Amino acid sequence: MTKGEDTKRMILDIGLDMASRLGLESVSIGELAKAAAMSKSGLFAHFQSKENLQNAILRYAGELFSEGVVVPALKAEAGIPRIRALVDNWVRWTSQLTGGCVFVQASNDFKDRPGKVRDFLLQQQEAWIDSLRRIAQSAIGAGHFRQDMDCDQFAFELYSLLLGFHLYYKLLKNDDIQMRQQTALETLIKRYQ
Amino acid sequence: MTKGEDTKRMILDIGLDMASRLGLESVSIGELAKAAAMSKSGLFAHFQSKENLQNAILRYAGELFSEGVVVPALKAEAGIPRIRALVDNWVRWTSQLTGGCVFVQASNDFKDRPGKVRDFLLQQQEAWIDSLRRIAQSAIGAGHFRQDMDCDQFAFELYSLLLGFHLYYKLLKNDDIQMRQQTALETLIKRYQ
DNA sequence: GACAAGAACGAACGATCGTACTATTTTTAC
DNA sequence: GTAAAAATAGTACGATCGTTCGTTCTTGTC
Repeated sequence: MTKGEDTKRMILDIGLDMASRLGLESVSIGELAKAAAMSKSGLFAHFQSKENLQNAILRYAGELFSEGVVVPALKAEAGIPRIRALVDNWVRWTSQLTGGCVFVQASNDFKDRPGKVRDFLLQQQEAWIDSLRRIAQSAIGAGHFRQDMDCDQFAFELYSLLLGFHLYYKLLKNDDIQMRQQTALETLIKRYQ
Repeated sequence: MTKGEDTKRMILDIGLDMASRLGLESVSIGELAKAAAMSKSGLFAHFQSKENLQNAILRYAGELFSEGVVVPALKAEAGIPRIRALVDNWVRWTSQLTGGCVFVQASNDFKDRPGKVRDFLLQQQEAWIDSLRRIAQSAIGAGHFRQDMDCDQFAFELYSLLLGFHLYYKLLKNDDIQMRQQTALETLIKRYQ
């Protein structure tokens, strides 16, 4: 890995952390440069524009998310175990971020800001929901879920749970919520068996 | 109502709309003044600081929320009808905002920004969750829900549904989601009967 | 070790940020 | 209708915003 790519990754690491705490829109180039201990112009040269920086942070987060949440879940046995793994991974991913989940965060920030950032976010969210849907589909295949179940409905209800967990955990600092979410998840799974 | 209070309300109306679209943190005094067709300093004089302005917007939103969502639901018959009314009102409240729900929005924005704004937000969210809990409690009283149910769990699951609805509706512009939410709500209610 | 390419820097740009002052205008009360 | 009070405007401040430019330093190649 060349020097430039190395620096870029370091910037994205710090940028992702800032974004998870303050929101993607609040990651200013000046502050980010300060945190990365380099000059504004030096940092800027890596991205050419603020919008590119925001996009790069989201893409970087997307890679980490895929590596840390989706891909490892696919290694679990298809069906209910895979669903549990996915949720566990998502919770772990969310917990290890200093602030909140960048995608949840940025989805709120950019829902009414047209541009490449929102486009990418939308695509990312659709892909995530599609993962949920497919994981339900594979649970049907494994004989764990009813043949006639509504996978979209399942995806919506599961994602809702995660969003609820996120708010309780990140804003309200409610430590019991992991158990409540677990309870709700088990009920959700049972309902579709 | 005096002239000053009149202007203040007009400012808050516009500010709330901006906050629901761009996020509370992105409501700048300059832009807000432009939208309200008055001078920056003239507007500023009403609030003395940006933090006060943010607080005022949230308090204003809180009043509208209370008037438009919570209070009218309490007029509905205790128990399941009241729960349905609350959800209907919440959905209507969310739909009529240009952007998203300011509280959902700002909860993400301010979760890691200590200060009066976050304090108020926290208090507001606790109060909302408490409303959900109490509405479940009254459903027990009305004989609609099981005596031994966990009201906190119910509140969490219901709020999660609303958050899921919010994301699907506001970011993904998914129009079918109202039906899915309705379906999930009915299942949720049945589970606690 | 010379040389080209890549990476980082420093200074400056116009714009906007939140805030502080002092006028000026408008509203309210007698 | 006039005087006090309240509301709005105007101007300016230091700081920071995203961005541009030319220069310097670092890196890898022959």
